[in-house]
Amino acid sequence: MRIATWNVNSLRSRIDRVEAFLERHDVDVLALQETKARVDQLPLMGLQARGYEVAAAGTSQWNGVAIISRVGLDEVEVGFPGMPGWGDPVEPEARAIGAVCGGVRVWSLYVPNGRKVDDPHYVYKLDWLARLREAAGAWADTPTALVGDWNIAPRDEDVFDMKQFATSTHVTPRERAAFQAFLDAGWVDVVRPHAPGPDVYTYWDYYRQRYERNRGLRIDFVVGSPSFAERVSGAFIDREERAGKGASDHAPVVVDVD
DNA sequence: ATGGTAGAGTGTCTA
Repeated sequence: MRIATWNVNSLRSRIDRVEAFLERHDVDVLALQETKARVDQLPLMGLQARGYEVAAAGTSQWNGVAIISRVGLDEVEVGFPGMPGWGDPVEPEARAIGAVCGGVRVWSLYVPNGRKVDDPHYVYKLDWLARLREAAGAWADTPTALVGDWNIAPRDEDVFDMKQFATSTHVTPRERAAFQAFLDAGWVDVVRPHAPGPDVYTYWDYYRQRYERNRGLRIDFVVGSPSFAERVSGAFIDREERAGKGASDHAPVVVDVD
């Protein structure tokens, strides 16, 4: 079974690329972030014609998550138990969706960006991650993958230039500790062993031709429970998908599970 | 400090 995650930055504007990606890599389950579409706006026809089911949550403009699967889409949950909101009643629904696909529980996650270190959204991000880790304790003994845009670059090697991030979010000790807490609890970054680098970036800002100059970040991850991780036979980052006109600013990450 | 690009949708907001 092949599982992928992709911050697509608008599903409607990139549906042709999504369908081509699914076919090109023979993907069974695709977790999407930043879909920027209400459920009633989803472009479903081409996906359904290819045999996929879709579960989604989100608004027309911000955030939004979805799971596309052709190996079953069961026990769909919008939001995880204890997930904090941000005042807007829609917000909790736009950052996490889970489902059982082919016997594996997949969570498509869009971790809060944090904006600035002195912004309330930064505290919200840390709180959100702490609550996710608490909830993840209940899933750790089953084959589970926490996939998506974590908005954290856990190591210096995941950043094109640490000096440029001296005062930025995504690399602060508290964010990195929040990510490390999952690893300490037995969760596994299942992609890194199969992507030896140095090209491990998954995101390149649209500004300043960052992709063309390969000045990116690694912030998209597949984090597996132990029983998921031991079944992973391969993984790669589809950096070519970031190339050319009409690309998302993130590349898809693909994992094979036996 | 600011700006640069892209996507939502026409006002800016978010990343």
